[in-house]
Amino acid sequence: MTKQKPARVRFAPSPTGMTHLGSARTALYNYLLAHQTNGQFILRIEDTDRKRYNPESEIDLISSLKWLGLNWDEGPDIGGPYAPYRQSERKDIYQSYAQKLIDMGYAYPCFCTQNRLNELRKEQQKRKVNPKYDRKCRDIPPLEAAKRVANGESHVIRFKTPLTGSITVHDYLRGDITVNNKQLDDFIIVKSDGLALYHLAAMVDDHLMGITHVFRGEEWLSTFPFHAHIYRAFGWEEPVWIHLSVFLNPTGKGKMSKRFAQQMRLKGNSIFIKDIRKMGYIPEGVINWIVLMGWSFDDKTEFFTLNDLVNNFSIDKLNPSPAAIDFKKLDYFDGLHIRALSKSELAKRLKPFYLKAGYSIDDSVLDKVIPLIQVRLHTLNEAPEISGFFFADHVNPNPNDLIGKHLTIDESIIAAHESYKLLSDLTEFSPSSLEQPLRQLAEKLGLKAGQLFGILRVAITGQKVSPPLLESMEIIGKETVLNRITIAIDLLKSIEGQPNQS
RNA sequence: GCCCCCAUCGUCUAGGGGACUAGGACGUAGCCCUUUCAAGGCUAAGACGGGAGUUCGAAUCUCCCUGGGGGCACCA
Repeated sequence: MTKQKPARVRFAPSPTGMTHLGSARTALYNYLLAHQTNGQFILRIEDTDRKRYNPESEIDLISSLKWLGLNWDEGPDIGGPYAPYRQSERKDIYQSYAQKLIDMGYAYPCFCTQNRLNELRKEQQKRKVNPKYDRKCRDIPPLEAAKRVANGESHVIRFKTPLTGSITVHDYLRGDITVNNKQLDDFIIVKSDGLALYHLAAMVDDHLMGITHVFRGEEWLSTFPFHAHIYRAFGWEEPVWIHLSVFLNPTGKGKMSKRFAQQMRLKGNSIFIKDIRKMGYIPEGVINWIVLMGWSFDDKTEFFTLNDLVNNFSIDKLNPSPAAIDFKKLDYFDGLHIRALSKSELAKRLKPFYLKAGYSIDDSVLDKVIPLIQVRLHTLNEAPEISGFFFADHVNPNPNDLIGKHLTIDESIIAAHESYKLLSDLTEFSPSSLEQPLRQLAEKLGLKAGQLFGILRVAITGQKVSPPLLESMEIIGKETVLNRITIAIDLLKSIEGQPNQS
């Protein structure tokens, strides 16, 4: 790999909601670039909007990123050479830079009330013209404006966007983008409460913190020229701008929205990391899944660990077109990574999920169960469902399921009974010692092995679908196996003569 | 309405003028393996949105159209 200069990158979410797939992927790309260039990954909280601030979301953010393994080198919790990393604590910095802009003639105080602005916008929308500030305060003589500010008159600060000409900005994935300045508004950069808006705050921070690459969502593309204006007004060197595509609904129609996110949850899927974790997906699977939505390595390789990605990631292979979320693929990747886990690691991760499902776990039993279920799992949540019977005191088969395929109840009872007799005579209880006798019994009864195994499977595991039967029997042990068969025979007898038999 | 971005199988994508009868993966279907379910193996169906150019040659370059997406806040 070619030696790259260390990148300083930042993930800068605003704490207004739960961390979702889109932000996780942005954070991931940041992390990867930082690590492969031996640079720094910075976490910065963009909480300049007090009204939308949600303290829970910051907690959620930290736990989500940590769970994914995307640790940062500088951030609000651990500090760093450019602290503070929370924008609400950097108010004075932004103010001084806003003042510089005013002094240089690139910005001006605006005394228009919000009321007037709303009216203006309404009127413009009615006339079907582009809603924009009419620049009423732009030409107030600076001295007069300064006086009014000094007098404490409520005001915001706006950027004085050039009225003519055009600006060309460069996005790494899309190349040059040229926009006429007259399309641009005189954006507000400092609110009347004195706090800077993203437009100013993020630019100042990115510059001050030495950010070399900015990953952000495509939704910033339209204000991109404006941000470049700010950089250029200050004469700062611009970072590499990389606007990432948005995530689309699984249907491919429309952006992933709050409304759709709710619908997803109803269907048992979620775009929120917190939910995904709860559903039993493992971070390795999630990482592998999201990294491929908008990035690829080549035409074949698709399995990646975080470490693989650090070595192989490249911003050159990023794809600017939007991607639809495919949850089926998450199951696939998660299964892949579950299978890649060591037995002991899987056991460790599985335990809380059994506990949550109400099972108490015997570690030595769990160790024996793991090899049977590892290949069958897509999420950790599935483990209690398919293998809870190993840890349960009783199983509760549906009596009708105990009836062998194409058999009557009587025939099923006989089969179960004969099995009981056979098994109780065995001293060794292992797959190899069980297999031949059971197959011979099936033959003797005129049954296919599958018919007999089916009856025993339901009797012993309580399920029609289970891990391999003989291996399961070994783990469960002779005594419990015989008990469960006895109960199954009783169950079969209880439905004998009832109309509902199949 | 105005501005901007995007465009290969249903989905994620490879492809950056000839190596393309367009490759891989998920999903789907079939077969194999098999005590169920998985996992695995094999096979199949499945795409360059349309139209003009440029070129000996275009999925690849240009333009137009269409479609999709994003933005137009004292939100980020």
